[in-house]
Amino acid sequence: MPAVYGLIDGNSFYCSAERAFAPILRSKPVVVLSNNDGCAIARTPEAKALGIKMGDPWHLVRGRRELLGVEWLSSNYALYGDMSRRVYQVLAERVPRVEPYSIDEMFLDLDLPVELHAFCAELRREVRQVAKIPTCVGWGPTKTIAKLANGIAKDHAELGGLCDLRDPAVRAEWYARLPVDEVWGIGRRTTEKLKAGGVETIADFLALDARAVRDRLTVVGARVQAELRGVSCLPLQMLAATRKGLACTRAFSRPVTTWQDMREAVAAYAARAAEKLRAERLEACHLSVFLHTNPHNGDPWHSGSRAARIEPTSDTRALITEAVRLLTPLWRDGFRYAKAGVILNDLVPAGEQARLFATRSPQASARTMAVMDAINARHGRGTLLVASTGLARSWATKAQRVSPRYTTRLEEILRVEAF
DNA sequence: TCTGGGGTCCTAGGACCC
DNA sequence: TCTGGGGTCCTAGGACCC
Repeated sequence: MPAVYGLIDGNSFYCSAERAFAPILRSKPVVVLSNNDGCAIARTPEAKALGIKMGDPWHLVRGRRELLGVEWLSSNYALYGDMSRRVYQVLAERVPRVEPYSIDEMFLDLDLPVELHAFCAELRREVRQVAKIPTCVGWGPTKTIAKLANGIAKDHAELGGLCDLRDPAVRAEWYARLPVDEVWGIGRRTTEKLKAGGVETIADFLALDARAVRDRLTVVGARVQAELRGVSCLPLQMLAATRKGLACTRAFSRPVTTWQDMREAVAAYAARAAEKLRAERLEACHLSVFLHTNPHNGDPWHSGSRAARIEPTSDTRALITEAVRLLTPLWRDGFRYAKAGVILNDLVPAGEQARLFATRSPQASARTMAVMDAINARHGRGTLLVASTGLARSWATKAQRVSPRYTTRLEEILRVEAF
């Protein structure tokens, strides 16, 4: 276990990634919207200052007069993924152990024989210069403390983007000031429980008896408390764990009211999920589907889900067949469906499962899928489709303002600037 | 018109087994 | 006397995260 954990994260990451390629955005408030251009999921400080909250439904707030000058963009995950890898590369060259935690956050082993304040300041400069992403860095004896320190650095501009919480006395001061819900792992529900017990600050939470915390908040709460005390419970995980499941779920751009549209949508989600599966050389042994109407607008509510164990596969046709089979009994005429999805679980490495009773030839399937993936990789996703996914796609999600595909040129651009 | 998508971990309870 | 006990697998649901 490292004696010092660091957490570096990109400020307003999606917005910063957009700004890296569109200098005109640098002087304006910017928001990036979720799929379907639904709600705000990233905001620059200027946009936050105008009162735009995380998760604000954009169609409800965009009309406000003070927001007319706000630039909004549909999300472009391919771009953000590339920017994230670039940040990782910069860090990995300077820090021996880096754990990517999310698209915009990486844990660092900062157990290094250097003066950490100067070292982290230099890390920020280099990430900013090479990857064009502004960041903050926090560090301390555990991951939970590093995460807290990072949040403090973000909220207190006077700290210059850096916060060191190694010193217990310094920690104690912040603990007494900060509400308990600032802690990583303490969410809305737990905060409610704690408040009911008179706990307001992190210091209050730390003062609780460890056994009582374990009883009321399970091992999860107990671990958070130990971490805040400086007892490390969460190791640095350099190797990305093999994923447990994978999903493709979407809200429709308009209500789906016909079985044909629903079947095509779910077939398309199954096809997308199959692509993800093959890209990671995995097969799924369990598939579930769900659908539901809109919970927000007063439409009559109906929801359903169904799951089944399947023969391990990543074949688009097999997964579509199974998804549609499970979907069929869930469908009810007369409802306005808002969302559906396909979820794959029990993922195993491709080809490793014994197929004593296999009903189709894995080799033939793999060949067909490889051809399909190669054509789609070369000519763009969706060039070659399975017919049941529908060609009209009237239910497809909305993304009105996606930034251009900078990423195909990204490596060149960055290489030039790195020199 | 219009309110995201994709993950992880933990716990409880039922079925089944010896 | 004692009206089991413990293991595994599965599923659903809760809570949290970005």
